Amino acid sequence: MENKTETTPEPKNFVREIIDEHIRIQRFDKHIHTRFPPEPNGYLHIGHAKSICLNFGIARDYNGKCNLRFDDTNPSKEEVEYVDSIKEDVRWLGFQWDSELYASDYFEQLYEYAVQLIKKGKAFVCDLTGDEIRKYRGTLTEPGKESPYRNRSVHENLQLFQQMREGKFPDGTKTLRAKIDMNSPNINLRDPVMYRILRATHHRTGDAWCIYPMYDYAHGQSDSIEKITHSICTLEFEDHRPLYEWFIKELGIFLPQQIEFARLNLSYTMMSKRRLLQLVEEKIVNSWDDPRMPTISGFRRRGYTPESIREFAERIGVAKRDNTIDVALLENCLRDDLNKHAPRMMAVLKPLKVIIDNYPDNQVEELDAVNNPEDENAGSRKIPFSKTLYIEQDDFKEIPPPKYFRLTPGNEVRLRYAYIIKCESIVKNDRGEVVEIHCTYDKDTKSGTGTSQKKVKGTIHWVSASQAIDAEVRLYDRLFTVENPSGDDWKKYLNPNSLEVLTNCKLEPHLANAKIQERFQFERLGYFSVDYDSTKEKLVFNRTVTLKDTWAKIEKK
RNA sequence: UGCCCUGUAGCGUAAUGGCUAUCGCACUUGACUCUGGAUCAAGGAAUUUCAGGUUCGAAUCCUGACAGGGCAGCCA
Repeated sequence: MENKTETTPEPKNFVREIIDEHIRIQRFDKHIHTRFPPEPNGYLHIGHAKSICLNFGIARDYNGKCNLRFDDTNPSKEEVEYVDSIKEDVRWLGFQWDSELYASDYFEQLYEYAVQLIKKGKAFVCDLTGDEIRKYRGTLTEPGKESPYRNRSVHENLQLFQQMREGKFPDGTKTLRAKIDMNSPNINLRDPVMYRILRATHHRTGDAWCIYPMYDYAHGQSDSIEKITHSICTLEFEDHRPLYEWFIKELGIFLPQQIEFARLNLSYTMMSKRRLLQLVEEKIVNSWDDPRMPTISGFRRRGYTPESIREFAERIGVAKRDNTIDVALLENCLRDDLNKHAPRMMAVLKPLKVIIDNYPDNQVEELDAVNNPEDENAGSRKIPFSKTLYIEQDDFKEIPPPKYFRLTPGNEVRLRYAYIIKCESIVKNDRGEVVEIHCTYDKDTKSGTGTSQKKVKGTIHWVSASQAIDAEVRLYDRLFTVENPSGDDWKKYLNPNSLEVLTNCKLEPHLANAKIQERFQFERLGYFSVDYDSTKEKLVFNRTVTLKDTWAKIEKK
């Protein structure tokens, strides 16, 4: 776990205020103990990252502990693949849990607790079907009706519950229910189901059980068993808190404090786990870790740093009101981090050939290039310069728009770390497209020599043709075209141009040794990282994020 | 229409009854620049949802309205 420096003020939010107050009044005598409780039924997304940073961050700052507990009470949806990915993602974010636990670790204890509640007359076996339970529950505005099975004797309930466990009844034919209040205005208190009969192989307990506890019954007791002091969850569980506390109080066991906060919403992003699954299953994206996915593994593959995501989680704060964070804030956190740490390189994504007519035919110069102007220790490297180069197609315009500072016929521009060149003539193909530019260079303008006072407005990047290495570059854009892609027709907001694959990119030779996941800034273009698909023979880069582009903004106007 | 929660610049967020309502992102302008990047400087933007009340003093406390969100799985 990373260390907090003295210069970072502790983030203040209402959750920490509650904890501070609990410490002041000594509500919990020992340490602060939180937990991150994912259900292993999907991959973690950026919204989970908020929760992870909250829970682990509190444990870190209060010298407490944080468990990783899998809420694995529904074997029909859960898989080890998800367990593994979740662990990897939490670790990658930079956190280490104190204990790795599973709600299924407590199945026996939970069963015992249920027996206790039956003995107290607080739970009963119900024979109502799913449909009937729904009808008996009433509605938001009408009270419910008591189940006809509600008044079975303790003895009968004990026997039936044991038989449920033993597999005497088919799936769905009986439930164990808490006996609370069918008239409660809080629907969660209308005799909620505690156990259902479900024959499914559990990823950890196999076929040992055919009854499984419901979330409401399992979660609080799991917290209690682990002596979690602060059980932090999202807003939709607010109405469940009375039930959470009811079970624990009836059982007479340790009572944690549940605190609810507002989940993260991100603009141009969809966070529904179910729909994310759909994107993967319907092959709208390539995988859970497709760089367009808002999953942690997607961000990782795209080239995001864990530091930037942690910083993001801190900057967005924690509160109870619904919120939508501008995805630009996330990108800002990323650029902040990458700007300081990513080495700069030259890469031409859409090449246009430039020939320096007055440059000696077979000469190759090795020019000095700074690796990172933001980091003195990053040093410098040599890049080859020769008569034939590639520049970016966008960096030449035959008919320049206003305020265009790049190469145009008869005009000069600086080649980064090299010379000032002047466009003398252009060559077009049959279709009238510019395919080659002839220039002359001014040899007194070599970078770093200071022999010429000549100033030009524009500086462009380039790559020497004969030394350039080839690569594929994948350009990603937002997955959705609207800020809030919700509703049943959310798929019509998918961005058809969310991925553009460029196969003819030219990179400076230094990049030949780039390792998978390594991050670079391609000067003037953005930050790029090496994709998992990359090999020595065929380099593949992902565009993680563009640089801020003032020109693009001007162009739009 | 029952219960619960939430309303502070475009988006987030701070204020804990006391100066002119904080900070970040976004936006605008300027400086600088061999990345139209980074950096620096400046600026616009909030009658704190509304209406009453308590108080010398209210974003904050009270009452009422209005608006938004959540809840009727044998999902979590």
